[in-house]
Amino acid sequence: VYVYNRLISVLMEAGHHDEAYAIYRDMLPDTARPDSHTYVRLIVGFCKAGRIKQAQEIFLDVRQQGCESRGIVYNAMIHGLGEAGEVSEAMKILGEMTEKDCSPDVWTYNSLIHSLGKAGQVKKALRLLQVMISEGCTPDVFTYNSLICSLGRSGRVVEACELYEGMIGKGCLPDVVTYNTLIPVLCNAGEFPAALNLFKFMRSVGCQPDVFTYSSLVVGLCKARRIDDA
RNA sequence: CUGUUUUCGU
Repeated sequence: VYVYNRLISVLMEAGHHDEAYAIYRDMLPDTARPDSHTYVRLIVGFCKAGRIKQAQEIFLDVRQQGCESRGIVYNAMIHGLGEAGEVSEAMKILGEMTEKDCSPDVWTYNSLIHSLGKAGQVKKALRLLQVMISEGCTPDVFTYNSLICSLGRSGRVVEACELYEGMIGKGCLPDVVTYNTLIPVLCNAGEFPAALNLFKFMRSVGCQPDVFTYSSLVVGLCKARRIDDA
């Protein structure tokens, strides 16, 4: 199986999707039964290539044959659908997971929250945050970053900041991505003192700014014609 | 390093 999977990975990455698929078709149930690695590679690869239908076909095999670590394969399919803008299809799979007692995990929810936000359905994304919490799944820094980003994009600056405070309150440490997400949001809202404060703050807590941090500040300040500050 | 999630303006 390992050799097959490695081969499929290489072919997929080189863009030889159909060859990879043929290899997958050659895998025999008793000698080299496809496992979660096989399925994830194929599904992710076909989704990235924009061939969602093909990915869904492979996903059908997982539904029928089953495999270990099904959850990861489900997550991969959910992510692929979400990226393709098929959020409602992705949500259906979430329902299917609970039915087939394959518990959604933090990756599942994070993917969906991200896709919903990207599709402009921030309200649903926030609702899903409540669902995940009520299901006993603890949101992590990915969850919060993603939601802060969606809130910021839709101009809900105050809520974005509140969620930032909220994550700290819940003991989830912001990372460089959190700051990189929030700083441009503040800049776009004209809140330069707050943006610069946040920049100072991240450094004071030992979070190293990276190229995204600096460029978002420079771009933000330039847009406001504060070239000297930039 | 055989696998899934967050920040990136055509």
